[in-house]
Amino acid sequence: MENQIEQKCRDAGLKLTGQRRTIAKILSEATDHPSANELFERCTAIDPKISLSTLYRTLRVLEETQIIRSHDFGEGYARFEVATKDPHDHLIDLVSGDVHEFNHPDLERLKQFIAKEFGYDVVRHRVELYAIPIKSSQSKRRRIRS
Amino acid sequence: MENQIEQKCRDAGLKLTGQRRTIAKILSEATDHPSANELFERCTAIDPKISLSTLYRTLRVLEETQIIRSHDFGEGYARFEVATKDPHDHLIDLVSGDVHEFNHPDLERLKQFIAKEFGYDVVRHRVELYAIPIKSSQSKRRRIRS
DNA sequence: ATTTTAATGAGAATAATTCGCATTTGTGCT
DNA sequence: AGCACAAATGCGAATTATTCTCATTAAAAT
Repeated sequence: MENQIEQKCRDAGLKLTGQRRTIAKILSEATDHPSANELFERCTAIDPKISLSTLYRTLRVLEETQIIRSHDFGEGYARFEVATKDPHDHLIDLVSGDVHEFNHPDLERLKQFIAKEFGYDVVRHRVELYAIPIKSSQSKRRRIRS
Repeated sequence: MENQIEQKCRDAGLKLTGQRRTIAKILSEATDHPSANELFERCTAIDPKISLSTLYRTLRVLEETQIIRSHDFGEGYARFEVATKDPHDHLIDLVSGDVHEFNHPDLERLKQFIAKEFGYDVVRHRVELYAIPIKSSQSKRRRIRS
């Protein structure tokens, strides 16, 4: 059985080349937000003769067809993720580099409200929280009594 | 009388060269969010022999000393502004390119709340609204009866 | 005025991404 | 199965914002 991305490529009228299958597989198996370089490493582990040009070209095509999304976390390069879920925002762990996803309805409302004040409609937005783990105590989610 | 930036350079122990004075002047007079290239054009109009290296180096130093701030609005290059006011967020007009600044207390509260849910403290954030002017009617601010 | 030390200019270097083009490969049709 | 053609690939060169190197110059301190 083929993955979501392959099906979507078909729907979008894209040729299913071996390279694309490899890239699609890597992307759909990723649980993180890999950069082009990280993707390239994972790809060459499967198909050592895939080229970086092809990877970049494919990433672009997949983004144009809304199959994936790219993000810029200010590192000087992009990170990618499959666009399965609804759009969401990101919290970047400054210590580990981990990326957490969230979607808060208040935030959606608030951004529209703010834009309206200026006489605008929001087309898209970018919300990123750069944060460090709370050290003093446990997080709210897993609190233990001290 | 010298501008804010020159004073701050002094305080930071930076030499006040002619080039720095020029760059400081341009920056303090800017009401927009100029890119390095735009700044370079404005600088060379005053001092044609200033070099791009110097501009970039100075921008970096000024940012390191918190005298200016740089932003990445996803255009592939940075934009700069004097760090006089409190930190704020930006609404980017997708039609004209204009940048509006805002600061909403609810947003500040909300971001801390969201981070806490994950067990984090927010160190810094990035909130950008990319928007288009409301076409159908006037903006809330300047409504006229139709 | 002299010394010290940081800043400048010019161009080379970097790094992520894109492009040009000759070659290859899916895909649809017969 | 075999063909034709558009689309995709791979290689290396090009692009672009920014940084670096290093010899020269200028500000600041003595």
